[in-house]
Amino acid sequence: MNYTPAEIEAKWQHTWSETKAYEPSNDFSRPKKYVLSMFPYPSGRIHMGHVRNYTIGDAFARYYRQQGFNVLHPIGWDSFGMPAENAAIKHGVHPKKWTYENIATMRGELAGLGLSFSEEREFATSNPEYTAFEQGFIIDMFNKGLLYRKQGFLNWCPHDLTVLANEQVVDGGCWRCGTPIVQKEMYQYYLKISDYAEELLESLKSLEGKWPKQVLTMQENWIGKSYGLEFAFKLDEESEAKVGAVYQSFDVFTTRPDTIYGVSYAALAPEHEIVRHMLSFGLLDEATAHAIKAMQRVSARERATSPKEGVALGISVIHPLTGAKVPVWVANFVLTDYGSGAVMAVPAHDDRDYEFATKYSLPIKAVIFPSEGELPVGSAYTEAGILHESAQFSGMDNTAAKAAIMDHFEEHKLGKKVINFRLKDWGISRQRYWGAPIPLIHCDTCGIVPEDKANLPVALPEDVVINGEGNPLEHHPTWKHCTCPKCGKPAIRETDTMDTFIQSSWYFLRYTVPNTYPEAFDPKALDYWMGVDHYIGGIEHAILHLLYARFFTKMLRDLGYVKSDEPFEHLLTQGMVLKDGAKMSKSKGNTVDPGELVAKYGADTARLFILFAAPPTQELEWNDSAVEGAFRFLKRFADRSQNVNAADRLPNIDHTALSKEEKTARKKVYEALKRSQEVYTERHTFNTMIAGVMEAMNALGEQNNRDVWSEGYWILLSIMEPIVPHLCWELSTNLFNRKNLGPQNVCEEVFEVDALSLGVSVNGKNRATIEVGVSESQDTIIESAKTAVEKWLEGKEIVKAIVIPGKLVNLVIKG
RNA sequence: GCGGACGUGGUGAAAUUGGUAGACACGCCAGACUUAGGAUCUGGUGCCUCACGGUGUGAAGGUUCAAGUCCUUUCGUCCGCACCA
Repeated sequence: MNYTPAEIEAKWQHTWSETKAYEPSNDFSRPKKYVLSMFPYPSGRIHMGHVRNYTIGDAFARYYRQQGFNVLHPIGWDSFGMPAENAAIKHGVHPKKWTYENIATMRGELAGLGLSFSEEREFATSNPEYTAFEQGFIIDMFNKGLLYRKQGFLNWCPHDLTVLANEQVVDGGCWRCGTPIVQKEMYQYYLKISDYAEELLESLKSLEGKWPKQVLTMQENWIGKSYGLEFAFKLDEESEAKVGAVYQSFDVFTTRPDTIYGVSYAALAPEHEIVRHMLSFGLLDEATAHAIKAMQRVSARERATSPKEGVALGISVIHPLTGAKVPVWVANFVLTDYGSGAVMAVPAHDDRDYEFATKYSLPIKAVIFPSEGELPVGSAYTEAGILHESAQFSGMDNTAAKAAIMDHFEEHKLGKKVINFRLKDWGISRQRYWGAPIPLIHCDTCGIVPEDKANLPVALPEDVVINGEGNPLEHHPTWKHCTCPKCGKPAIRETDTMDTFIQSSWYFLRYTVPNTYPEAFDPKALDYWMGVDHYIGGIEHAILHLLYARFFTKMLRDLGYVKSDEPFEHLLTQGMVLKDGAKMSKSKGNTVDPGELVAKYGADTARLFILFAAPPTQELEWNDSAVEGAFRFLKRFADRSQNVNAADRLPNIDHTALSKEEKTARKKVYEALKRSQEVYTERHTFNTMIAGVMEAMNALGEQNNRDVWSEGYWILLSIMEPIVPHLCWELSTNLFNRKNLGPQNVCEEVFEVDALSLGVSVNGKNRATIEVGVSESQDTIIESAKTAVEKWLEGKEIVKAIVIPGKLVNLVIKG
């Protein structure tokens, strides 16, 4: 048969679409699989990363369909975001037009790959209905106190003129444009992800073995739970008088209460409220004030790499246990937004405190000593040890002391055990046009009031000026003027839009109904389809998207929309596609255009290559001649189908009557089938599965029994259909009326052999191979092994002979 | 600094529980058919050696009849977090 991919692929893609072959069924009594590849941002054209992502997902979806599952395999568009606005600034094209044209282009490109997506469930997150549902959730969250507004120091990108979440700051720069972030104090809205920190951490355990370990660890570290003691340092009388009696104390947090008798100073962040108070009331001398202001101007990121510096505030606090006076300093290494922005400093047992104390000649008092050996000289001792000079706790092991000291604080109401998280609330305000408006209204009388749900969506105006200066919604002449839903007086709409990560935090829930469904969800459909059985996407989403999506699922559960605790059952993180050892990118000029590849070889070749070149989780190095090789295999596969007898069923084969080559061919075919079953369900190493099919093809070529060929194609077409669907549908239709595209049984008789090949090794080194009958006795096997390796045994004594049935014989010799 | 992943031919990679290392493919070499081939088919291909044979999974030790696989130490690469008290 002549292999003409362009013709075959167009034909089948048309048929699949016409017959709605890939729409999920509404029969919820059937077993289901929800297979989802992360949806794309409509940037313009698809790239190889997309091809890999969607090919992997499609393989799962098609496999489960063959196995009789009701499969949901949707696609959509993460279509709000900055590039649309940037295009508007640069080329004057409206973000909406730009976005929807890109979607049309990319939809066509994906269709050309023969991906088995549901068409009735496709949507773009910038569609007004989607915005309406989302704004409904946001209002619920606001009413429940999960969304709040506060002023704070925020990551501000001076290039994109917007706020970024901590998760979106990469190496101190904007995750999109790389511009260094500056700190800016302003109002914005936050989602209380910190309320869910404990659960987000705890339920990571339920994902063990189903999500890559690396992702679980990254999320765990990001959430960053730590146990410790929180207590108040009281200002002494003189200091209290100095700050005008406005403050009597400040809180500190420590994970090392065992070192508390070694405290020699306390340190405040430059932004600490006491520091700010003293600055604004002129309670500090000029040099000190100047030094603190200089520290405040340095971004958090820069501080992390700057040398430690600080300045004494001229006030003191009282040590809660010893009553000693402890000087208070301002230090650039104290983080404003972790704990209370203040620490107790124990230079003898903390590296940072040590460095600082050394620089400013502050006392260093060791209170924990190693049980063996000496304290180190010239550095802090941070290991375990025995307490000294620590009142009643002296002599205790430091772990025991930690607990005892915390108990002591609690008993005497001096402080309490607390848990601190690194995870901060999620700031969701963006000063952009092309996003979902935050559905809140500012009323002079009523304060912040949510929009009436009946008025949703709060849609974007289309007539806007987008020139890169400020927020277009803010500058629109009429849009922001409205009436207060509560009191009816004139009011102002919030002009900030939501972080686009909000849209991707729940899109997978919306897919559970067709895109025309009038409500956000159908509870029955949601229960049936969730969670996503296989979620496939890039490792770059290990924290951002995957953490937010988990958070949203839990929030929507608590708001009564969803029953799931976790959205994604199994996560597969695909590796990057590289060329010349580097990630494909336009700026490096090392891209391969999927469109050209499909035009030259067809979608099946592209899909086969991308799954064969490496396991999905590994990086994939592009190789043009290996693509050629994939194409040649498909040509051969098409061509040799002429050895098959067309039929509606598997041929009956008398295995015992077959030649050795025929038997081997059958065995290879069923080995490939066995492997494919493991690969789809457990290992996901499509490369080894394809290798198995190639081996089977090679073995079939060694014989010319048409029944063996027919059986081989029946099975191999079924295995390969998820990988190279067009060719497999073409051949299966012509040869087997497609009766072969379904679950396959392994024919066990082909694995029954009458002779085994055993390796013979001497002292563990492989020396020869022998053929033995299956029922041969151990002694006989050892005898033939000895004969086979005679020359290595000469003059030696055999101490031991080990027979591993079906594998090898090892002779242990001496002398 | 902390955490994670990984190191196997010229290349991408196999080897699921310790059991014949390098399957499958790319590349390369030789041959066949061809006016021609970057098409197709056949054979070969870890390294050293004419060969017998030796040697080989980053390195060094160890456990074992047997180690790519387990343990210890070490080197290197990549990724994430990074003054989190």
